[in-house]
Amino acid sequence: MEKYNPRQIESKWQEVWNAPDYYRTVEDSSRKKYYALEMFPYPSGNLHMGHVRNYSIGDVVARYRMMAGYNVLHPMGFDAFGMPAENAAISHGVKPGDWTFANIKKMIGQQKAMGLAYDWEREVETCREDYYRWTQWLFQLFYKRGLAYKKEAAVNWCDTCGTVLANEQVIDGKCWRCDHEVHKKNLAQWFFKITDYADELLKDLDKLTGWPERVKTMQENWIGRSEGLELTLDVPELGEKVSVYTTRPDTSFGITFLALAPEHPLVEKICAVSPKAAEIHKFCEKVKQQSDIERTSSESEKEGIFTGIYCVNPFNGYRAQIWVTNYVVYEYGTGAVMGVPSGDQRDWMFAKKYGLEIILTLQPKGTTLKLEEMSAAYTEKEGELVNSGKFTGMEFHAGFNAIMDEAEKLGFGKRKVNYKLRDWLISRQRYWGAPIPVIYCDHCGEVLVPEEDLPVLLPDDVEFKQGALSPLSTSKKFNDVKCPKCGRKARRETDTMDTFICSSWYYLRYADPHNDKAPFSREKVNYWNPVDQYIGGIEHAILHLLYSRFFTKVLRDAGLLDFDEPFTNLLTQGMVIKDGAKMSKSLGNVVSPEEIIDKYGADTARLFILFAAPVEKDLEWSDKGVEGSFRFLNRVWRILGIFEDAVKAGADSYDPETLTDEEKIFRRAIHRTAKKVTEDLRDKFAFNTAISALMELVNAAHNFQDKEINPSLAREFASSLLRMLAPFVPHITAELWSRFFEGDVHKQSWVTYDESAIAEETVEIVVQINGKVRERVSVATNLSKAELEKLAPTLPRIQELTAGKQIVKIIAVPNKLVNVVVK
RNA sequence: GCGGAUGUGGCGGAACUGGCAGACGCGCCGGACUUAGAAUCCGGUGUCUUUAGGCGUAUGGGUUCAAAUCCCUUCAUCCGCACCA
Repeated sequence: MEKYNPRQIESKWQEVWNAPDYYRTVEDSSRKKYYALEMFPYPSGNLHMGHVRNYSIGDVVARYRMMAGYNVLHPMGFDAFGMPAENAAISHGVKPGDWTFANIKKMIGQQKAMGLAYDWEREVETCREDYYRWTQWLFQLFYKRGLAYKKEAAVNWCDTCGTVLANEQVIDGKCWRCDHEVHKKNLAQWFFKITDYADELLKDLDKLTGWPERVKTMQENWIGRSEGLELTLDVPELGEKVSVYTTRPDTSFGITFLALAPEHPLVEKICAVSPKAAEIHKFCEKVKQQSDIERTSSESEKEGIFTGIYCVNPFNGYRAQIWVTNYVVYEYGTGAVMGVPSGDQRDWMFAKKYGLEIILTLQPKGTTLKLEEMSAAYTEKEGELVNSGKFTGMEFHAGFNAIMDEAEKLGFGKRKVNYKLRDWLISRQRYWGAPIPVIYCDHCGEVLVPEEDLPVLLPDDVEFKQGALSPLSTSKKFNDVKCPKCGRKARRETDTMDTFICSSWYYLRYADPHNDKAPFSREKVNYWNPVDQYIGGIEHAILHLLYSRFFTKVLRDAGLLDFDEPFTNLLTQGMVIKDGAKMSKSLGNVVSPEEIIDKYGADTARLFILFAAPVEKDLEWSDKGVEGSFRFLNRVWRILGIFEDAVKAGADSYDPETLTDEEKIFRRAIHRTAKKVTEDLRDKFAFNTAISALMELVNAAHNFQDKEINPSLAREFASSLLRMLAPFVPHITAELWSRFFEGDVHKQSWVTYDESAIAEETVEIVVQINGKVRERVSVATNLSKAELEKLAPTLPRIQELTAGKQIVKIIAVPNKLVNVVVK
């Protein structure tokens, strides 16, 4: 056989797979479906190693399931709206659409060069009219369900770029493009009411048994549910009330001050009457000017200013000083916090710094805490209450509840659940996104664009200027609009939607990608979805994965689909690193997939990336390792070349009893490998060990390179090996299969194995003395415990070593070992 | 600071439910083929003393006939959260 020539055979087979119906997927209720999905990429124009890893994993999963008899949906598409296209427009004058479609074309070429088994007829591109029409339709669905609303909010603003930034584009408080600090600016913005689903999003994490614990913990922390008490205090001098939220109602009798965020409305009311108004304003301005990181870092020094005004603790009448501080977050709770220095470390430090009173309310049972001896707050949630009126002496839990009961009974408090999760800000002052389908009319107010007028198309008479706010506002065509209700002149919303909305439902569209009556049909989406196996990077642990869960629940409530969670199983793959660091242009450690595929072929690239590390761990790139994988494929090619005549002469079924002893051992290896590879693929995503098992099998075959081999055994070997390798290295296996067998390896059924072919008649047992291996014996498989115990002391070597010693006991584990314990 | 994960040869990594540590690959060493090299093939490769054994899974301890695996201590690295009241 000629030399292994990946370039030639890969392009040959890619052409075969490119036929429109080759990977076409059709609903079939008689078969079990399997939906394998990799997170679709942003079309940057270039595949990187992270993509290669992601798609290689997904392709193995999909191809394995196809061979195992499932009706597999394995689609690909592009998350095609977003800033880079607009930047290209600003700096090079190219139209964002032209830039994007050119990139998509290039990336599809690269994906096809990897030999991935996608049903390309289902491809979606979120920037196309037939897709974003439904993104807009879904926005309106949310709106009609009261889940989309507009309000003024403080958003991230970058002065240098003169534009709003998404949260995800603020990295460590700085703009991702120009590296300048971001600050807050108030603007009227659209939000999705994800907080309505906070509780279900949290609770249903329990249903996600196929998700990594890590991701679930991150979502749990992000949602940040807490239970506590909202307490209202009087501010007699102003005739006002102020509410605080606490998770430690048991410490309520220890309030000695009240801390306000500078943004809190009460600050202005105080300034209206306070002689210290100027000073307070100055302090507030100073704090507001600080960046988010400065303000929210727990390391920052706690500062505050006393307003001169007091509020009253309703439990005990204590007159607590009202302070404006830099450490209270306005957006969380009520933006005001009760200061209990004895029970909270921040309050303790604040009180110490400004000489505020400290009242002890809780101490460990049986001890008496003395304030003058304490160097920190007592924050444990156990002990007994002190200085707490009629609650004094109660144990923590009892006091905790009794105090909340009392507050509710007397009407100055209420039990409350709080979340850290905020509503999702979806407006973007950008061009390259789905326009928000809303019209503003002076008479009718906010009006939805009628459904029959969707999509609201992106106009092309737009000016792209750096720093210009909402490019859509520069389009004449776009803004010339009449109110759909009253017909009077109106104006359009000029913001577009966050691209995370587009990606929150694409996995549903794949089920029914060409539907022009609805985003998808209920039948199709209920057949294919939820996704059985979702694969992507950990960086989406919260954003995309949380948003998609939210979308699924809303669409379920709207009757569009019948399941609760979008992704049954989630695999978060590790990064591809080189020289211990993430590949990046600035570090100069980027390995280009194109070069690797060019030099060794896609099969080698896929094999290496799957073999070098377990899927969920980071993978250190190694050029030498790639060569090793290439070498292995050459070995496969060569050994099958040696067996060629035998394989062709062999029969598909034969009597294994006719084999020589050596051949029987080899046959056992084939079946053992089939079992191992099947388990690794089906249950564990342990591709690295599956591949190593296949390497062992090929090594075992080398025993026969210079001798005769039973042709039928050679045939069994070739058939099993090629089918097992097919999901990993699709081209070389397709080629070799076509030379030796009928049909297409990728349409064959997965290998089966014969447990009886794996079973051995004898097994080697380790004999230990006091836990140290001293002898090995070959015994009949499944020899009983009792027999083994009897056998061990009779072995000459054991007798020799135990001579003169007393055997205390013997422990036997069938098929494993015997341990003789002596004194 | 809080929470989580990880720690095994020169390197990437194996090891089911506690039962032979180091599979497989890389690298390295030796051999075959060759005028020579490349490629390929064969063998070796934790470590220390060499009949045989001692020591070894970050550290120190514990449980057990038996520990990489279970429990506790310390250390290191990585990740997430980070004034959330």
